[in-house]
Amino acid sequence: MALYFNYPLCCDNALMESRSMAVDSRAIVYKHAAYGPRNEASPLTSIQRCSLAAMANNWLNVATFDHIPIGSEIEEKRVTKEDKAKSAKTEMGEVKEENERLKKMLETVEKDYQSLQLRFFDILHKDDSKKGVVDSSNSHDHQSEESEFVSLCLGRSRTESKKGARIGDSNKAKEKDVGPNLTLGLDSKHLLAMEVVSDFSPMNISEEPKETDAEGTLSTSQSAKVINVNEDISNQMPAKRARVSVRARCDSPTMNDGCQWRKYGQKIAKGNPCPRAYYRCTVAPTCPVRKQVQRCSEDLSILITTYEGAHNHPLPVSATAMASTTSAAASMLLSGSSTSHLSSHISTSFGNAPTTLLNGLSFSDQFHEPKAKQIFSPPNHALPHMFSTITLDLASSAPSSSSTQFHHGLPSTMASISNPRFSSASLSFCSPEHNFIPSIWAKGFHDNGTTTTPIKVPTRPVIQSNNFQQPFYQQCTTNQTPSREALAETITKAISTDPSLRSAIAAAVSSIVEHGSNSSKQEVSENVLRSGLNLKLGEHLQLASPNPLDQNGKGCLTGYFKSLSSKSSEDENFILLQHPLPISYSKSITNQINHHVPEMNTHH
DNA sequence: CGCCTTTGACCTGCGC
DNA sequence: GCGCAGGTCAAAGGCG
Repeated sequence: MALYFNYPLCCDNALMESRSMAVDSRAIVYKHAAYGPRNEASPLTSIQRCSLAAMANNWLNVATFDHIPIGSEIEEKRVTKEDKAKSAKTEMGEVKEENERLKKMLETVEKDYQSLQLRFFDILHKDDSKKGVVDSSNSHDHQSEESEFVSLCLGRSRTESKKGARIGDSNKAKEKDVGPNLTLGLDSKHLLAMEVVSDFSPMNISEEPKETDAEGTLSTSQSAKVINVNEDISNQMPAKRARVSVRARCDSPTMNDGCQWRKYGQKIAKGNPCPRAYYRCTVAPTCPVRKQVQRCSEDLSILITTYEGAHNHPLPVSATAMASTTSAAASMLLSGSSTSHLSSHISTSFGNAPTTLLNGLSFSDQFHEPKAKQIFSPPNHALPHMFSTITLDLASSAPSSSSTQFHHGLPSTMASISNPRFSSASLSFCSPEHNFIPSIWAKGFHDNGTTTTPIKVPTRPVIQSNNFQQPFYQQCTTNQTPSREALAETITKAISTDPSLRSAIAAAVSSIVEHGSNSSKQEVSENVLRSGLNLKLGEHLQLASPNPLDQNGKGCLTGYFKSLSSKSSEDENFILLQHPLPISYSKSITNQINHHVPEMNTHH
């Protein structure tokens, strides 16, 4: 979308600036060259000499008049110098023309930028008005449901919106959100790709050469340029970082997440008698990942682990589950946060279906839902930094009002996202089992000695992400029943354009497929294909292979997403995503999915 | 001996 | 400016 519209401008500004600087510096070089011994094989290119012509011309003239003609040889030299001066003047004219072209181009880009900005605000205003209509209508039509299911407002807390952060409310808000740097929160998305999702972010960042053609024109690679500039800006901007807090039952001091940690501190935090321990990842000496571990004061059997940062090293296999899951969760958090500016309410996405995604992670806005109490407050309420915290609640067995209905009365575990400054949402591992614990974390988790019961895969293959939230929202708001094809098309489009969504889906699919390999491939195949993911993806799958699981037990789905990922950009986060939390499944998923998919088409 | 944990001191940001 | 709270540092000690 037009969210990056500022970057071409920035890019061109930078380009112009660098050009002028280059001219200055080269002029100095040329100046010295004019006084020094003339080197016919000048390392400067013709264009460079052309750029220097204007300034060098004076120097040449001075040199010319200072010369005292002695003999024909000197006269000859003088003639050649005059010729060179003429050619330099000619080149100077060319440079002027080029400058004029660049100026015009800059003006064009500025105009485009302004028009896009206007369109952007128009869209925002429209969304706001639509949101109001839908909210009011929903409040009448689905009052009971509304009390239980609230709109998605990823990344935007009520407090934040209360503070008048609504874009368009005032020019000040505009400036804040889409000011000169035009962050729009989108940089956080890319930041996420570098910080949270990418395990090799340091190697990826700014490694790619910036694409600028020699003429300085906006080439067809503009988009790539935009992304690169975006990365640069992201690097310069204060980082809005994601924290993923995992809440799970665990008797051991820390959760065995596969990584090596070194404890570097311990504190008694206010409001919790249990000390909070600070750990640093020691797999790599430069790894920035840290985690905080603290027991829940209300239930000492619950361990709250908060992860922060992204590993900059390959992870042990045993650590990939947690890493990828937290990455995906953080990805959703930040991407949702970033786009919440655009679509602050996606309450009716997929009709009445809950907004469930990624292994059944279900988002809801705790602040918009009175009944959805925040069952866990992440350790840091007064974070001095720009953190958004998403909490994956793997321990709570309290049936959330927001999830019971959608999960057919099955108890669910809840999670919440909390940061008074930035984001607020809830995340639910919808599990029919109490105390849903990923099997890979079983060590140190289950103290009851019982074997891990098969955990059913989350019920809803509903996928929500930035790009198609709005289309769905719009469809819903216009009271049009989106056809299956429309849904599929929208999803496919979103998947192909949104890396974070791909990551999320890929993580979910990987999880399903990976565990499916342990059981009947046929069964997994059915489950996957019957899930909502095969709306359009199934076509691709069938093209690639009749069986999505014919590749080492791992389906083409992941391959599909990988191909998607590699198609769009090289630095997408998907490739680096490891398999997420392994979640075993049972046949019930098929029924649940089948139960759900029609809902998607019939509701609204 | 090296790695890790412990723990008090220190730093920083925020609210009053 | 001051106090508070969160987060980090680093010396000291424990453990294999």
